[in-house]
This record gives sequence, C-alpha cells and structure tokens, in this order.
Amino acid sequence: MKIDQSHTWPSTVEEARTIQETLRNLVITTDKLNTPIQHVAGVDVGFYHKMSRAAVAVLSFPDLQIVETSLAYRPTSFPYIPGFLSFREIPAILDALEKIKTIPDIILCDGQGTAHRRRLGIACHLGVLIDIPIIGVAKSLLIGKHEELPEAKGSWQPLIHQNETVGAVLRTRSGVKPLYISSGHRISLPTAIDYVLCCTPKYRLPETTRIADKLASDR
DNA sequence: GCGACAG
DNA sequence: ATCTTGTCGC
Repeated sequence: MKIDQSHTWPSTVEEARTIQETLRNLVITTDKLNTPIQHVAGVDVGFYHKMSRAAVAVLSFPDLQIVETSLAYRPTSFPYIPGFLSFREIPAILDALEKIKTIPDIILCDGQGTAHRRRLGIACHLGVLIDIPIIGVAKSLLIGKHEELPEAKGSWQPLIHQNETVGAVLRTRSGVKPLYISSGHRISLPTAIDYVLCCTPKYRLPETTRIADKLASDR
C-alpha cells in the first residue's frame, strides 16, 4: 500500500509532545469500518543492536489464516520513553506496511490507543497517519484504573483515566492476565472488544499479534 | 519530592 | 523490547 512518509520525525520529547497534541484532534473513536471485514492485520516491532525490525501479518477474517506478511528494517532513531512509544516504532512499521498488497480492514497494534495521557497512544498515532481502522492491544497497563475483573473469558471492565473511559481491561482467556484494549482510530471501544475476541480463539493474545510478534522477533 | 511507566 | 531451560499444570 502507498504510504506518505514525506513528513519528518521529532528528535526531542518536547517536539514529540507537540505533535501528539496536534494529532489527538484527528482521532476518530466511532465506527467507520469498511464492511464486510475480510482481512485483519497484526503489526509489531522487534529490536536488536541498533536496528528495528517491523513485521506485518495480514490474516483472512473470520477464519484467521495467513494471507500475507512483510518485514522491514530501519535504524532505531528514538529511545523508549513511556508515553512516546509511537515515535520509536512507527517509522519501521510504515516501511513494512508499504510492502503489503492486501490493505487490511482492521489492524491490531501492540500498545495503547486512547488509553494514553494525551489520548494518542501508538494505535491512534498510526491510525491517523494511514487512516485505517485500528485497535490498541496492550499486554500491560500504561495509565488508568479499573475494578477487579471476573475470571471468565470475555469479561471486561472499563479503564478510567481522569473520569473518562479510555479503554477496557479484557479477559481474552479464562484465568489468565487480561489485555488492555482501546480505540486506535475509526473504531469504537465496544466494537474493538468484539473484534479482539474474534481474533482470540485459543490464546491470550490475538492470532494477528502472535504471528506478527513471531515474525518481528524470530531469529 | 516520590513512584509509575505501552514496548 | 531483551537476556533464557526446564518444568508445573490442565
């Protein structure tokens, strides 16, 4: 797919913060999906030495079979700073997405969406840049609080930050640590939860992210 | 000031 | 994220 990479990336957190404050206004948290959903994709990034390796895995939906994958390498140019993950990972992800022929209807992204201090986690940032429906799927908490969660698969609780529901804590498998789900772009929280569950037939993590994870970190 | 802190 | 083998439990 064609991707506009003509913009420059910030070199300081101050600059990055300003970009977040600007882009947060472009995020859409209502459903604007292209139906029917035929393809879902997972994206992830692995690091070694000073290189970033981004992986994209496009799966058919709802059967979740691999349709296409891509890998891209690029020097890591931004450090990991909580709240600024997107500036470290997105450049390589865009390179990998550029190589994909099948444009996914929904992307599942490792990390938070709106469950972010400035409501612009990596899923929102990436979503606004490529204008594709995207869901933030994080394995741990960045911000917010929530009530205790029942042990049954499918149960969830709203994730609250500054009196606002910014995401959901979702049990994707009984008796296992929950995932933190939030809107990235062009999808509502309830719909995001539905699709995450559809992509999680067997393990804690969605098939999309499991495959992308493996591609990004396999040796 | 102190502790927390996606990947 | 990454460093790392076997082992306990369903």
